[in-house]
Amino acid sequence: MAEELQRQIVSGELAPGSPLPSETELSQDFGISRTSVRNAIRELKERGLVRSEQGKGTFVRPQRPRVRRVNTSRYQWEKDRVKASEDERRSTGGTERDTGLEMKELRFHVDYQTVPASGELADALGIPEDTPVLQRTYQTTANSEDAALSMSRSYIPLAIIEGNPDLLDSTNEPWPGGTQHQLSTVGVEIAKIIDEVQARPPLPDEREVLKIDATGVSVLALRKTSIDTTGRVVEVADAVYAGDRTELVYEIPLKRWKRP
Amino acid sequence: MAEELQRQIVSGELAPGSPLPSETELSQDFGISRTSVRNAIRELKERGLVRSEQGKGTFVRPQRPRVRRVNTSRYQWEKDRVKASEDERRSTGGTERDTGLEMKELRFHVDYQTVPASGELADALGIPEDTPVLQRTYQTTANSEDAALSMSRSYIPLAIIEGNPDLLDSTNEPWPGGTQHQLSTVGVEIAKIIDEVQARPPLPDEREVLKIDATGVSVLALRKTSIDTTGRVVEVADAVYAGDRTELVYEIPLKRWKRP
DNA sequence: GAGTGGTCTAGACCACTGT
DNA sequence: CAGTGGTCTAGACCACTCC
Repeated sequence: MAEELQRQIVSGELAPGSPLPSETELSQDFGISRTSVRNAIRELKERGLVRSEQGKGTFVRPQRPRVRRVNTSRYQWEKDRVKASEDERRSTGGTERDTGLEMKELRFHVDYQTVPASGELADALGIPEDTPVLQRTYQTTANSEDAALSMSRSYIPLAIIEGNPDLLDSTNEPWPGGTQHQLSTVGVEIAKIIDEVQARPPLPDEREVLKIDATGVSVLALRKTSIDTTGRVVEVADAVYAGDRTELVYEIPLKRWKRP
Repeated sequence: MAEELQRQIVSGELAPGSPLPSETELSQDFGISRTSVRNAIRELKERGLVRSEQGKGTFVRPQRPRVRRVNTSRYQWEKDRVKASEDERRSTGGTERDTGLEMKELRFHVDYQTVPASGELADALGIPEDTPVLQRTYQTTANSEDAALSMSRSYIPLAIIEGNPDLLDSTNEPWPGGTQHQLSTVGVEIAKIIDEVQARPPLPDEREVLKIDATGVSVLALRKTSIDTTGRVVEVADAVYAGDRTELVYEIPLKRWKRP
């Protein structure tokens, strides 16, 4: 039954967004038990083809287009923007650049906390365990959708930024110019960023915030490590994106061969 | 029941690799039906915690360490190697570099075919639809494991490489020095590589080859587009990695600010 | 209240594994 | 052969949605 329904979905016989027949109907049509119908539907969910809502029905999942995040040029763009005027910086942020949405169409949720660095994090930041770090938690949501575009958590050793109290105040968010500008106010210039990309099943809270309703859909987990011009790690950020709505892009220029 | 077993697994009470009690035992111990036991076990599979084998039992999944693929330096390394001696090129390949395994510990499976470019592929290559392209399918497997490390398919317009008949002969694989060296024999120098990374549920054949036994585990799908010094797309390659055993890494250097 | 999907039980047979 | 997980049936009750 899963095969047959999959055929109808990919061929377009069952349009995106349209409901499947109810489970009792399907069990009669195909002459199988409801348990088997549910197993088949579960397979379709795992393949990301359908979505069920209790009390309403099961629907063909419309494929939302993937947001392309071209991180190579994005990071350089963020750096270049540090030197722009405040007006210019205030007018647009990184997410708008990726999604093509305007700033007023986006909602941000921010939370600042000072916490001691756990072992793994301390390792990544190259600092002793339990050193205080500023932990900033972000959620970005498009007003037109109820699903968050991303969840991320950034960690910066407190020692690096305590010179500027504005950086410890979450009411200054969204900060015009982003993290690279924030760090520039305490004299930090980022020289290199390392992205580590993993795919894994979502945690329960990630599933909820990113509205990942289909089992089988993973998240893209990105750890971004920012290194300044002295080789010191100044920020570690963990971001999570819905795997079915995100594409990460990296452009890698190669050194030219010497001409003969 | 899923919660209780998860607790035992993460706490280490149930050691990695050890078997769970059988489904009938569990249903008696917890006083629930076997169907419910199976539902709970399915949840654990989705979270990647256990693996079932028919006729044998259900086991706590040992977490295999992730292979780090640092693509930024990998691509440059491959390019530099083109200029190395054949002996040197013959001695080691890219996969060995990533995994730390030696060449004799790896098995390759290669298949060459000439096919007309489909619409999407023709777009990506910037050529008219149905232009003939060389399609090369690779599977790399470590001898010590039965799961393939990666599956990939590379497409090169035939017109670019037909000048060197050796490039059309799959018995020359594994080619010492890899694709960048192959292309160099027909005068092509790669100037830029674009990686596009997605996470998605595995297709049935990918699930089998990569031995992705846990539902809920996605694959990392990488499209690599190679562009030569004239701005022409010379190769498009689609690679698929097991999401739970792979980490993709990109190092992005940023341009320095001008000194005052 | 009628209809939906979510959860559950009790029991059957099959395919596969090991001894 | 006994024991395992994989598949299946038939039926029950619950939580939720919508009219």
